[in-house]
Amino acid sequence: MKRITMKDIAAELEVSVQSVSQALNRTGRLGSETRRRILNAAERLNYRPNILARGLRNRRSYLLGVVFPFLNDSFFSRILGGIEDSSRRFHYDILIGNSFIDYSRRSDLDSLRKAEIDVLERMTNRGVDGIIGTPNPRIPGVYEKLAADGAVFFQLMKRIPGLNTGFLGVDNVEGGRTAVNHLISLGHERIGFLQTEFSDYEEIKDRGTGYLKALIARGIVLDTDRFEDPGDLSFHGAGSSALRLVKRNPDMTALFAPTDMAALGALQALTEAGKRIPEELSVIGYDDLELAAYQVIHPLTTVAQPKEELGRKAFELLQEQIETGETRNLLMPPKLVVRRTTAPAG
Amino acid sequence: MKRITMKDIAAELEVSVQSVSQALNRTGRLGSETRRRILNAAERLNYRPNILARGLRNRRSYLLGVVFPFLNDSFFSRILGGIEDSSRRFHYDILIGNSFIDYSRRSDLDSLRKAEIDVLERMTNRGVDGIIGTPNPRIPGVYEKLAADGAVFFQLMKRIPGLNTGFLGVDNVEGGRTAVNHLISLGHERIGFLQTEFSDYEEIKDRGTGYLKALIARGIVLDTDRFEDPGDLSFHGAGSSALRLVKRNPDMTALFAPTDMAALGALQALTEAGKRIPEELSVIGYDDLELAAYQVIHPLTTVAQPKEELGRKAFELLQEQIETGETRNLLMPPKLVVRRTTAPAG
DNA sequence: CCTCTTTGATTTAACGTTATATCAAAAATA
DNA sequence: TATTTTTGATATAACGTTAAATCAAAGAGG
Repeated sequence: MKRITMKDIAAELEVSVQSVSQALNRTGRLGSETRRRILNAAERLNYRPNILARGLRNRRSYLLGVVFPFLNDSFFSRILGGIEDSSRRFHYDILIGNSFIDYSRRSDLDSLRKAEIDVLERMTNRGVDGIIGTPNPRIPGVYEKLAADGAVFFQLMKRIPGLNTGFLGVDNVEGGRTAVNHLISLGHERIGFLQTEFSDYEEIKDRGTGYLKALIARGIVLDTDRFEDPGDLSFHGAGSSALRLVKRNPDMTALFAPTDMAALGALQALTEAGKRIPEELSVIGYDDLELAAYQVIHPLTTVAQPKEELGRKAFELLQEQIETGETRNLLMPPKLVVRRTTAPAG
Repeated sequence: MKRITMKDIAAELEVSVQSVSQALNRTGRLGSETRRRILNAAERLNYRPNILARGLRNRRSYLLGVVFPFLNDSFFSRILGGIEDSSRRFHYDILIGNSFIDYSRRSDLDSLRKAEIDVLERMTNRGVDGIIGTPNPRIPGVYEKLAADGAVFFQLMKRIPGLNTGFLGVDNVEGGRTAVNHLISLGHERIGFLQTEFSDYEEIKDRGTGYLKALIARGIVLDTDRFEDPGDLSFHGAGSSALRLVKRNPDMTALFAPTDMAALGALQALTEAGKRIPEELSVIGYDDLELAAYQVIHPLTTVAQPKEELGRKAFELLQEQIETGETRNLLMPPKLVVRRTTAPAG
């Protein structure tokens, strides 16, 4: 049950621990015969290196921290998948963390700040070599001290103004331009835009800039103030915004919604109001969520599995198992969610 | 830049390292004045414990491994969110890993096995206290040796027959029954079921069992062979299956699709074929994917952000930063995805 | 045959922590 | 006052690994 260490191999073969290390890492000079014997024994005894010890000694952990606002979001989880894909090849492992940033709501900044600092500290305490994170621009002073804790930081998607670390994002101005150019190339000129009401939602602002630039570049004259509607961009909020916009601009032939969720909300509200899409009004979104790809005629009646709850419970059971050695088997009940694809038999 | 250790604090105050440890952990006996001074100095010097070292010494890492088939799937990422939620409270950190199990396809078992063993080994090598995983029943012998590597294993959602560790799942028989009972309570009797063609897709089989049990319990006589269609349950596969099913059973009034993706595919194909949902045919799914909740009139034209690519690139840039200290800022171009919500201006 | 180099292996020390044992001084007891 | 107990603090060792220094023996060169 006890894990085999280099010491065990050394004892077994009556060589020094250092020789074992050298054989396993092909460093130093070691006779090929000795090396062979050690490698054999390691295999036979099922030796596994202790990366904690190695990291302690080498001051290099091959551990990466990844901090995202949400862990239960398919957008970030796909990015995470990409990170994992690359990092595995270089033998890095990934520590994940959740910073709970809710961009859309004005939540309690101070507790968010605490949570964010907490995640980062836990990671640096584990000696991560670096951290990839999507920081919250509303909470300053969190990442500045990271370097002092000895970790390299990298900003993904969002950046804190003036924070001089690496950064990777998507060109939102270009994205806005791309969307609107597509509409223009289809012959549209009176194009609406769903603006955000939150002042620090940089991405959306940028997409709006792209919208304006595309119009200007094609020489389209438009009272853009009239064709923009600042709303909250949630599914329902965007629906209301879209409705207001068509009412104010009966001549509008296309709409740019700067997120897919907003586009979907608009689509739904508009259709309900009798607009034929895309014949009467073209709509373009942004993000390419999984949602966007499918045609979902109606909200689906379905049986729900309690996903977050499953995660929480699994942790509890595992912890119990670690502490007491007791194993338990449990089944959770699924739950019916009635929406709009089921009706009484006719 | 260098991290402060207990040694530094000890030197600063001219006390022993052990005293520092005792003060910080409130173990042993230490004068309250000395303790106070140490705590102060720790605060002032921004001391952070090295969890690697602590883990090495204590043989307890407070690290958890989580291994899922996919990392880019919103289903598992929500479970992950739940695990994180609980584990944070108990000061556990989470190491994530991807086992790349593709249930629907007959992929190369041997390389899958290698990948799966690799993830698990990397985790045990890091000294995780336990691992939560969704194992692949098609690949035996992977988890059996885990205990030998010194880790506690816990099975989530899927279980390997005969592997005696803890397990948490959802009751799929009950779920199938719930779905079908809902249909029956709406007055439906001739209910179809989209069966899987893969023999080891246990969940689906169980949901099918629930379907049968619900029928029997209500005394409904049905030629279930005629009302089942074994297909691949992908969006398109399910569409074809559903079509075959209605053709074979013109009197069918309801359909149970054992996954939401299948339900959506069926919905789309059925609507396209002129069926009115839910008036002529009720459809119920399973999973409650985010997709299921919204009404998406048409596949949405949108601007895509290259999510996986962003993750991969972010890793590369961070790695470069770790190795060379060079920071780079990069913007990736978004990409237009034309689907069905945009049309030429009329 | 005596240095000089090369080869193969070992010893030492360190990474940062903490449990255990130890020790000196102070306080309590006889 | 002599002895025991308590208190406060330190020294030692260990967790598993590896870089650097060391050492002995074998080969090479004169």
